[in-house]
Amino acid sequence: MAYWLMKSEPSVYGIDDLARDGSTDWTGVRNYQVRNMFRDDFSPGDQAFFYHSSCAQPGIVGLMTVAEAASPDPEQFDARSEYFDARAKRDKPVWLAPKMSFKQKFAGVLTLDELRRHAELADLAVLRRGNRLSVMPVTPAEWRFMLALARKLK
DNA sequence: GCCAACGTTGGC
DNA sequence: GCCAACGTTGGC
Repeated sequence: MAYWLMKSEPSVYGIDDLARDGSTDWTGVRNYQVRNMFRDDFSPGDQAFFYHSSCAQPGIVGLMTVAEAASPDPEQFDARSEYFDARAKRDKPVWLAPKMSFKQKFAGVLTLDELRRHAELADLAVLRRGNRLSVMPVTPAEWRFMLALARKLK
């Protein structure tokens, strides 16, 4: 089982949306590195941090699990979608989306500031300069440490 | 709204 | 296949 951190802008789709929906297809990813992670590394049962980006308080706001392995992202076929990709065909999809289920919303935000404060997280992918991927791996040790931080949130 | 970082595009 | 120009991300 693997651990992940997945970014989303709360103004587009935030933790409260996922809590309401119960589960969602993680659509709209148009980056090949992330596509390949979805394809090769995402398995049902994997756990993920839900990270709010491009907002007043960037940080981790809750937990999700991978409910279903990645399948073709339907928005790539929809000419009206902003995620439409003319190169994608039904029998030859380009983009994938895993199904994620809501697990938990934290009592507060485990902020980027707070994450940077801990030597244990020095190698955390999301803290590395210039890393703009919307999905990044988290090691088991990092996961445990960050969960402990999250439990202290008020 | 700025800008660093890096991915993508397209001319050659 | 190189690489400059352009686009996007996302914190600040």
